[in-house]
Amino acid sequence: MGVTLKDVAREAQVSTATVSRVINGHGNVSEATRERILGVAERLRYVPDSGARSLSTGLTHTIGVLLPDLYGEFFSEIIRGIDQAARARGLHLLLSGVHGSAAEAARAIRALKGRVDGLLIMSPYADAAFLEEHSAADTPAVLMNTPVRGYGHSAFCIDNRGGARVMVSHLASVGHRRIAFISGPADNFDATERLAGYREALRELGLEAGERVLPGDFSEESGYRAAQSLLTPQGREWPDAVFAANDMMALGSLFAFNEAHVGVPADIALAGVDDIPMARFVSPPLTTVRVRMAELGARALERLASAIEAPEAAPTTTETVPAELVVRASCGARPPPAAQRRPSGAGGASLRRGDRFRQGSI
Amino acid sequence: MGVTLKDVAREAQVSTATVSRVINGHGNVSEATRERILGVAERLRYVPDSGARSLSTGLTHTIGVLLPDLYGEFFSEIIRGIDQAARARGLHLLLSGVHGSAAEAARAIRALKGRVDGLLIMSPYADAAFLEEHSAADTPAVLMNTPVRGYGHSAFCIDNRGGARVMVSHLASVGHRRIAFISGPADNFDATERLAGYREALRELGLEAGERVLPGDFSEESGYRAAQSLLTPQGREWPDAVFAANDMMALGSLFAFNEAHVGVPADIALAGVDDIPMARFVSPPLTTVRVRMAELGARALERLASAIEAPEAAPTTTETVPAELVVRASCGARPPPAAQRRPSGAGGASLRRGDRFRQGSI
DNA sequence: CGCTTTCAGGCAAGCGCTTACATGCCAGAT
DNA sequence: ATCTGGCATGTAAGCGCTTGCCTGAAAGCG
Repeated sequence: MGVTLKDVAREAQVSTATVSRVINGHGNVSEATRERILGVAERLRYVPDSGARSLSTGLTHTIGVLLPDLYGEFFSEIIRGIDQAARARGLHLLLSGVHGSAAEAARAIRALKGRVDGLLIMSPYADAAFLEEHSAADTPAVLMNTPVRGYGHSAFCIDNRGGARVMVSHLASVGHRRIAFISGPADNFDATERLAGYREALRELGLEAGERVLPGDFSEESGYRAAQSLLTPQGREWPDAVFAANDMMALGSLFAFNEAHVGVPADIALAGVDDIPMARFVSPPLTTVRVRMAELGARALERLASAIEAPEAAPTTTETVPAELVVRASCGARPPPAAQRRPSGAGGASLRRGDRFRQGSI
Repeated sequence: MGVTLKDVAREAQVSTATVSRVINGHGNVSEATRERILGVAERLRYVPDSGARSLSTGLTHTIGVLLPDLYGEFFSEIIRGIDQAARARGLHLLLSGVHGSAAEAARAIRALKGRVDGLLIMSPYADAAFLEEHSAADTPAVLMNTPVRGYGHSAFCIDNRGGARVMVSHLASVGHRRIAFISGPADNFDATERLAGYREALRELGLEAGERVLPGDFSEESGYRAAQSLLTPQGREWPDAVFAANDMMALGSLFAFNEAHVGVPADIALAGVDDIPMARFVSPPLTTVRVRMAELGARALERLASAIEAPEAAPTTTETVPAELVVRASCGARPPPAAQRRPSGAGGASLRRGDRFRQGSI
């Protein structure tokens, strides 16, 4: 294990305690010995073993992050937000993708014992009982986007319901009455919340008559099929607008409409949720709901950090990260001044000033 | 720190050694005591402290991953590949985004001492001297996409040069003679390699006459400007094709061309590098070069894992992850049968069977 | 000039776990 | 009956670091 504290101590003719004090900047060491020790440490290329340090201090300065998947913009944004906040606080991140069963999640949590000061969990399996069971009581944890409320843990959720409601209101405000919805997987929390928001909004606006829910599973293909099913009207009329539970399905629908030469938004309006990068690039650009995932990650990390610092003082609330309506051309609203459609087919997006530029990542 | 080995030992009336043996499945324990201990451990909800275990075994089963950034598809793919391979081997990932200076990178590496069994490094600062200096000699490391060769460390690189050459050859084979290039940042390794590949290919094909390099910085905006600069011909003619060092710039160019009513590929062909998800969705779909970043991450992890298991036996080579040409419509090649352009403007992409469906991530 | 402070620094007890070695016991061999 | 293994356990020494407590000496004080 390379050079240890003891080596430095021997070489500098002092006790390990003194070296430790110097390394950690504790007082009570004369300037002379301090410099001698620093000199020796440098010469020997001493690097403290943080593992050992953790054992004796009980602090790892590391946060365990459990995510259900590591794929795509969604998670990469969360991780980015978490990393940013962690870096600001000098914390490390122990990343764990938990794809499988609850058992795998449990194993992952156990494996983290003694390695992390706290847990950031986003997992379909992380319900209250699960946490109670597997997360050591003394390990603070913050949940992200979970159906669970409270139970001694803070949670941060996307405002799926609110986002869906805002979108429905917007569509209605533009004059659409019959608004169909393409739903996500029934067992997905985000999906069901969005559906609930859609229904609530219809109710409030008195548009229940136009309610129509098409099955989907968040995939582009399911959106494509849903749109196709709309267009084969078996005695039913087209809705005025289609609101997909995510952008990928909205894109699928868009292609189906295009294939069928159904004009968007002229013949039918379209909207999605997520504001994936592509939403700006298709034609017409997709009206959608944006959620700042990075912010969610960052806020969750912040909260966890304070829970670690002051276990009792930290609130254990469930907070919601707001969703913002992003109006583009697909919904048929008078396009905001800076975002007209482009003449050509490549997508009306291009260099609108309103949208931040995206950097190429490589 | 919750329940410890000692607690279990006391409760089960045995020594800690015996408990340890049972927990780790070592032999030499009678069935009776084994079950008694397991029972007690369960009842007490004992979870071993992996930190402590690491101290005494010298093994952390954790890999430190240093990335220059955590933003976007590029890194998320690498992380996904690494995670997948790590999971298969039961390894954990300690993630560290190193944005800043070499000093920050050095600090990150030191902070990982005693927490990781090996390092996966992707950093502009990771040259040989740097590693020599900061990475403990006894910590295996594998480099990703770095200019450094050898020096006792394995490295995995994207075949940027080869990818660029293949693209240029392809463009030439379709009949384009004057092929312009939009370059990336001059201090970026990927960018300079791609530029080099472009030049090499021109040379080999005897097309040096058409060489033309426009400045870019990987951003969409810079691609847009580069294309504009082409279209204001100050005595110069348009090239037959524009090859951008990444897809984002190619998209920027595409928008510029569209705005100027310059047909792609009719008036000018276009190609990029990266195969970002959007490349399939624009119109015309973008011909590009695909690099399997996840594969790069996975292979790097694999290599590191074997270097950890058998420090001496593992080879320390520099390998290259191949880049594949992805021909779509923007380059003017006869579109492959399954990928015709769609009639409408939403993008010829939609549901081509050749391209895998992308899942909505949320 | 004794006595209390103050301060640099050492001692040693952990942190929770692993493991080489020692121990004691019993079965089977002689 | 004695010896020899083999087996189930225990003992204790770490792993590398931190830290409460103690010591000795120098400094301050009346």
